[in-house]
Amino acid sequence: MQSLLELRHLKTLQALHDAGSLVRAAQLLNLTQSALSHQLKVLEDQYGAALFERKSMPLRFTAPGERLLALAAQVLPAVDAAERDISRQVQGVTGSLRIAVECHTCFDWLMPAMDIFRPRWPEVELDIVSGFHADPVGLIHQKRADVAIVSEYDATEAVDFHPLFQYEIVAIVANDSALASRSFVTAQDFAGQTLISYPVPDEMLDIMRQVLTPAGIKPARRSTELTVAMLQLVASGRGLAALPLWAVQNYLERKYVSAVKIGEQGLFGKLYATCNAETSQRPFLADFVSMTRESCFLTLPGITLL
Amino acid sequence: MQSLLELRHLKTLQALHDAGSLVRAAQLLNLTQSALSHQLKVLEDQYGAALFERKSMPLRFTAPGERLLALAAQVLPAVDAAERDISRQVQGVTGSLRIAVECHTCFDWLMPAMDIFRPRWPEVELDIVSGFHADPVGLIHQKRADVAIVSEYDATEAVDFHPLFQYEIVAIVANDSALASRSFVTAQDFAGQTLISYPVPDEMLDIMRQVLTPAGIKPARRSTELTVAMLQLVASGRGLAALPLWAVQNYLERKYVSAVKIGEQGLFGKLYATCNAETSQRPFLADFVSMTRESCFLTLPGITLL
DNA sequence: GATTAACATGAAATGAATTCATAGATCACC
DNA sequence: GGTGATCTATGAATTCATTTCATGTTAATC
Repeated sequence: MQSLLELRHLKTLQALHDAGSLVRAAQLLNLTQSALSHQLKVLEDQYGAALFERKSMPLRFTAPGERLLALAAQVLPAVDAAERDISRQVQGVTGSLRIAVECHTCFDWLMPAMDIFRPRWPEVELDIVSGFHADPVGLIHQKRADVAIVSEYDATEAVDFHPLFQYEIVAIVANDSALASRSFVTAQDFAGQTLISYPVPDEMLDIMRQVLTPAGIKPARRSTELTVAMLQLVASGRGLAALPLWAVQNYLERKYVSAVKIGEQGLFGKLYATCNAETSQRPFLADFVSMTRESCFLTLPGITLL
Repeated sequence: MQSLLELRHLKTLQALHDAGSLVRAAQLLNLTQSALSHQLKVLEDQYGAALFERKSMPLRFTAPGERLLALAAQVLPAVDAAERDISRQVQGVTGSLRIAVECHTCFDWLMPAMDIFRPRWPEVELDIVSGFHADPVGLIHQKRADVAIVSEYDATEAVDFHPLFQYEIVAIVANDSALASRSFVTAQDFAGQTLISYPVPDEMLDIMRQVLTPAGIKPARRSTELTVAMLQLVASGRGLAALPLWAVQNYLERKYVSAVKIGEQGLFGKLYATCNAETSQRPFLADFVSMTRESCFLTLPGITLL
């Protein structure tokens, strides 16, 4: 009759709370839904009570569930903090995390992630390498950045890749556009149109790299730095855009513009954090990566962890 | 590279700290010394640092070891408290714990144990059933007590037995006695002597029940309630006593009296907590038993958990 | 009523923790 | 300087628990 509660269970409970469903919690924890279901069953047997209501959306916890959740909220950060302290004691953490970014929308999730990171590793100098660089990996080699957020996995590069997440890129069209009612658009649909985009080179846009350039289509480009401005242009019929679904979800719900899948399978953008081998070793790098994945998964709608 | 630290590890570390050695910690946790050794090795590999110094008496922890210990001290009581709260939420804990005792020395460890218990289960009425009763189990059946501390396991009784611990009972003799230098004494050595004991019936004294009565020896008895008084009588040559080793350790170290093993194998007293099936179910009963075992193991020198 | 999404469940497989058996190390005591 | 006692480490075997896989069930949606 002794307690078989482990930190694992508390992590599961907290993930369930944060993620809102077993399926999503399982993704967060890199486990299967089945594993979590079994885990919770064991706990519920142990305490002789249900921990949460299965069929309620949003998820609701019972009193014992809430109590364990409170325990998790108290214990897990303490465990985290202790492990960071030990990293410091053992390795003496010093260093910097200068992040190079190649995509504009990245800022939307990078800022919150950095805000979480800062208090966790106060001794690490945290920075964004400003400006948009055609070759962020080059910045790492030049020691001008410690990490780069990139959208292509390239095994030939002499750097480590840490997968972050994947998101769908959708075509944004005016509500009254002929394309708005299509189930998906193809490269041909972009021919003769104006592509509204961020002011970056072709090869840094997934829509160009993955779809239009391979099809030999080179639409006119019009660019702006602000996502809202792009949507405004689309809404007023000046062209069409291709943006991460998570970045425009709000506007879609308000029916400001319409989104259409790109290609029959959809178009997906992937993000990786790259750094050199030395940086990979540092405990704060692993923490940065896992923390970013987690915070993105919880805040960006519709993304999938890689 | 994700954390594999579990509550189990924290419990081990804390037990190691409390018990002072792997061997003793293992007894506390109902595991083998080997299990703990493996556990700690895994942790040390994970953090890349030793957690404690192996060959130091008293045990010394390294900085990372201390940090984990601090974490354990923060986390484990919180987990405990949460699980008690859940017991309350699920079962609605009410009840009483009236403890019947048949041995005098029991008070020495029962009081501290009760002091630990009280704040953990404030809603449980805690009491000692006063007076010494020839048949403590009878008190349970009469519902005048909830638990009895007894020294014999009797499978024929319709009650549950929860093993507590075992201790050696030694013969206490005057320093200048002829017996003082013997490696052990036998029943014959008691013949013609005065046995100094607590004022209880023969069958409640282990020395009578297990050694003298079977050998047909019935020495003169002289009794007192106080252990010190017994020792004073022995020291002044009025007879000899048989007492738990842990109860007289202090006096032996000061060479006030001498102790001799009883029989070639030594004489051992065992203690059990008995209660009826209903009481066994209550969460606070299990807690009382495990907490008592732990506190006794840590404070009484030379005892073994059953 | 078909389809999708979420959770449950039993059996198989995987993986990890524990024990067993034993060796090395240290300490105390003749 | 053995000799025994006590403690810890370690590799292999075992046992045990967790996870996955495959599938079933249910509820919600169009």
